Amino acid sequence: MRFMHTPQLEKTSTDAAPSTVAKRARMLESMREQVSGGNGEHQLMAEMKRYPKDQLFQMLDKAGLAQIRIPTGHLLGLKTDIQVNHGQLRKLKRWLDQYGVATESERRMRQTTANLLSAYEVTAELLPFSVKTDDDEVIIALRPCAYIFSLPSAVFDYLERSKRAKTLEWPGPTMTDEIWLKIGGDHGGGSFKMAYQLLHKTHPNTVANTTVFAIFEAKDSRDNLKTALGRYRAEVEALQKEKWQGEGGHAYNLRVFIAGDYAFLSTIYGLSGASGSHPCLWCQIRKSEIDDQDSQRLRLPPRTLENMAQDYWEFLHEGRGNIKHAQNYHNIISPPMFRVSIEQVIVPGLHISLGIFHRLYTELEATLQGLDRKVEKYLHMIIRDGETDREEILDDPHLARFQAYVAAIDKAQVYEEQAKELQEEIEEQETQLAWLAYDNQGVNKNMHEVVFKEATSMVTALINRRDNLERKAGAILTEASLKPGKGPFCSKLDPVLQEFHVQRQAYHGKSFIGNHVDKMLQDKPIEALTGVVEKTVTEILDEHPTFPLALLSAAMKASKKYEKLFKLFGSCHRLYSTSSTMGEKEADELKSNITAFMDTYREESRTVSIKMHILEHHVVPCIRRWGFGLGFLAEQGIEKLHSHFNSLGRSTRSIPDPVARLKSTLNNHLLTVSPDHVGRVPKPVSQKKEKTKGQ
DNA sequence: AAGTAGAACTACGCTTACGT
DNA sequence: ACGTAAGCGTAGTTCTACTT
Repeated sequence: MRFMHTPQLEKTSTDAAPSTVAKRARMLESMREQVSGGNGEHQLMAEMKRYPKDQLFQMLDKAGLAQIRIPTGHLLGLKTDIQVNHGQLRKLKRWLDQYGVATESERRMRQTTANLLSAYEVTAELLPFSVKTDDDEVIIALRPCAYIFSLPSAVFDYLERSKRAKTLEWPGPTMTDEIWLKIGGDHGGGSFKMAYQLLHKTHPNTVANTTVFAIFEAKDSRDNLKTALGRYRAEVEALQKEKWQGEGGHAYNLRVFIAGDYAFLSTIYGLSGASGSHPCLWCQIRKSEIDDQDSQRLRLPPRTLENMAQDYWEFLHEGRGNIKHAQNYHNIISPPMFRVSIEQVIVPGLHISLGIFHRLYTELEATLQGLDRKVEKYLHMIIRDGETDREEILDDPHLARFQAYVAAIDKAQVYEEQAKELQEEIEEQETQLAWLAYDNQGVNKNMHEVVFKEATSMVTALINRRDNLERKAGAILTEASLKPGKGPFCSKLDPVLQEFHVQRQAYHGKSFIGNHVDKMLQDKPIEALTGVVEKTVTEILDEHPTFPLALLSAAMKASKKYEKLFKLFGSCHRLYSTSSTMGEKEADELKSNITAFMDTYREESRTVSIKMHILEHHVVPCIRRWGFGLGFLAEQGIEKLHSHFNSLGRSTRSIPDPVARLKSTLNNHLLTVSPDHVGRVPKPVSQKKEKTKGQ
């Protein structure tokens, strides 16, 4: 039992001076210490719990004790992930403040930013780039370029931070003693971006693991790349000689890979382009050898940095640097921008898939267009000859597309009739002319010549008129004839694409994007795409049994052929696009799949594109050499950057100075990809699509 | 067509608030 | 009274929407 002193109160705590209230608090504190037996904190918690929750929160609020504290650095994570700028964040902070959510200050956020980006030294300036004006003129203009000053220090910082964050991995047996770094570039969304990816990650190709180290707002032409990337030549060379101290002091060598689309790779290595006489970056094959399989040499000499340097030297000294002579020097017209061995240049698997799929698809389209034309010709014939009822044709859902054309046949027929009549007259006149020439042999020679000339010019005039009429008829028919892709066969393709949510791009020759090619190369979409041809042709033939059967067989043949080609290519695509390791067994399987596809493709003896050559000769060796699928090594990760930068650009849109704007955009990007990036916004939980089974 | 108000941006300095 | 952190204001600039 103890006695305690309790003062006689004169003022309540509400009215008393703060110092008095503080004194009373100290008194209670010491008492609590005693009562709790030395564990005041625990005791206070119990006391607080006696209050109703609402009241307790109200009290804490009044006391200025925030209920929620966002850990330092995490608001920055939010800022970079949802892409807002400091101004917008001020508003958010003020708003959060109302609800007692305490966050780090703007100042501290800026400090953290500076700390996270300390190794990068981001510079931005105007550089002279060649750009195209609206009138397609090439001019030199100053455009913003933002870049990291030192690539090696950025890479090593990334490695160190990853090591600390314990996110480094060694996914394959071929990379045990080395650090693999992929460097790639791509143009898109109005700017060219150059980025590196550390391959020792669970998902090396994600945007979060892709660090852009140079970005400029111009096309990726040879001179532009030289302007912007010239500074990295020595740095990439230095990088390959460096060693990095990993966990436990183990020293790793750095191996650099180069990735990008084929145009980029050609430019980087000084190749004159994909349409040159020696278009391949990995070997010295001639274009004629690609087209004509039989003339191909048994062993294609591979390109090396050495023979490319030799080619370039000869191009300069013997060829006098004249691009017209490039073909004599294996099309090497410029020194490589990075001294990275050719075998470390990764075959652009994504673009090969895009290119070959696009080619197969447009070929299918062209075949169907041919069928459409045949149907049109056939309709023309039977209508003109009155063999069929117009209404019957226009009632058919497939043939109704020819409505305008059928109408035009009538109009054209008027002119055709007139031309026919003229034709008869012409024939008559010509006979008379012959008689004239024969008959008047004895008469006055001059007189005869005048008459003959007159008759001749009359016939010529008639012929002209007839030709005019025929031309008019032809023009009317051509005008009304179906536009490419609108015929009964061709028009069926787009709905199939839509069914699988695949869209073709409005520009770039209506090409496809990677995900969509992936989707379309599955068995089901392929069958849907080619099956639609058979369906259409049988439906037409059911309604109109008089249609020539040749149409049926041609359509069926095309359908079967493309189903086979698509499926064969799909099996190749799926194999080489994998992002996991690939052993000899998988490589062998891929090899035989590619051979099967190419053999089938060659059956029709069409020209073989450079992309097909690369597929045939360089995909498998590249996979064997490094032990991974192209999904791991190749360029798809770089492609994803553009949309990321688009959304990043939104928050810096209103920075007036384009240079400062680009710099800020790059900084924001570097923040999002920093291995120390905390407080991320979680990925949305993907909604499982409700399966309608059992209904 | 020209002019104008207002909003937006970053980076940095200045004022205020708070704790000791 | 002092030091530090937080948060606000502003320079200098451009863009947009609206008015004259």
